[in-house]
Amino acid sequence: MSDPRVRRRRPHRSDAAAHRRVPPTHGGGAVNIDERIERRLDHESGTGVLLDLDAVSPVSHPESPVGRGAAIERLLDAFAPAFSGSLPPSVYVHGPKGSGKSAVVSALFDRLATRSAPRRAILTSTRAAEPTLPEFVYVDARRAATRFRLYRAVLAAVTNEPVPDHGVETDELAASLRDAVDTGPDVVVAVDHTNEPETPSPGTVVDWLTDAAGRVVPACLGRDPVETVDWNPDVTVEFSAYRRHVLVEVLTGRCSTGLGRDVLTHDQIREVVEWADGDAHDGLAAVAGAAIVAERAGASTVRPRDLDAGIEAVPQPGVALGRVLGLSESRRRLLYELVTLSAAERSSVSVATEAVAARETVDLSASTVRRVLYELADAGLIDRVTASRSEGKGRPPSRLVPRFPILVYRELFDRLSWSN
DNA sequence: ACCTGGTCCCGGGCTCGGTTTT
DNA sequence: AAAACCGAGCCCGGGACCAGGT
Repeated sequence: MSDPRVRRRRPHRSDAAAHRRVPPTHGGGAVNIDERIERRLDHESGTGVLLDLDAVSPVSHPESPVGRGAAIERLLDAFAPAFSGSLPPSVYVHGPKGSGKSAVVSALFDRLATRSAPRRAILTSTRAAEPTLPEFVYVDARRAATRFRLYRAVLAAVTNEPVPDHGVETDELAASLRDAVDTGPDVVVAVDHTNEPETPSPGTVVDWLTDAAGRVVPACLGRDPVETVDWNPDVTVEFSAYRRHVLVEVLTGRCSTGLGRDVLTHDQIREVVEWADGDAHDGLAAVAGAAIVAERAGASTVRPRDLDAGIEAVPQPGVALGRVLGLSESRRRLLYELVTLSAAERSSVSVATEAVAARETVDLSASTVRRVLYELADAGLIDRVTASRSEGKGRPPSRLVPRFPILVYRELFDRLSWSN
């Protein structure tokens, strides 16, 4: 391995398919005029309702989150030792869905990463002089759910060298990671979305990380309260659901960049907020869905029925859109086909299996489609509603109901596969 | 008893980096 | 230098078996 000290990371975005940052909004100020023009050009064919899907999508986070100052302060308190050159404590961040955990931590780590030592060649003489800030890495466990992928993600963030995604054994990646950490500054790794059905628990994540390298500080995020989790962090930061007026502020800000002027009234935003009950994910999904419907219908604003449709397409309780997008290509494809089926075709697992497997875009065998549908149902992404009364013999079938925001998912999937 | 829906598991094959042989 | 080979993780396919209904 060639000297790892000189070539170090800098501008990188770990997963291209993932989240895009939304620039700050200062209602109509001089900021980002170019961006605003770009959006108009991009969608000159549309009706100008939905200008920027990312800006109102629940899976992208703003550069500066609104209304979470206190939480940011508490996180900075926790990481304070890092600013004076010592190892910060491990942190567990928890709170309900849509309370801003990912938004805050990913934005914070993004900012901190730009300040951490640019991994320049470290000369031993200057090393003691200026305390080097540790490297701050944010990883989404949904995209790094195995040991192999976690190491890969961290390594990719910390190195400039290409990291293999196949054909290497896990321990070898661990060794390279240890190497990279030993020769550079300490690393604080935030692992988001732990303890979901398809995601490891904080305890295993921490084991994996500490197995690989010593000077790595874990920061895990999850919904479950500390007491119920298999790990004892040094510090705990709790998020609570957004208060109504804060969520209004959040949505208003996002709409001002994502939607056309006066497309959504203040009262409509209030309506969404009432319904969303403190969950920013659901609120954004509903707004985005409403805008999608209005745009498709050729309307110039979001009409009441569009808003209803947008809200109705977000199941409550439901799963976060990010969980769907974190699935493998074939599963996303399968779910896409599923939501485009007619109600009749979704009336039983076997019928849905047939219909999905018959689509040209699906190259899985019927048997696999069936198995995967059951898996997805087990993971909570789909509900199986058993028919109350059964006609015919045998066990009664169950109809399949998606538990994620359908409209936004379809739109994102369409755009992604269209732009390839 | 019989039938269909639902759960669980694992062998095999695919793709691709790394290694050895030609 | 090229080609053949090996072995890693991961995904697909399928089947054995269990559950819940007439």
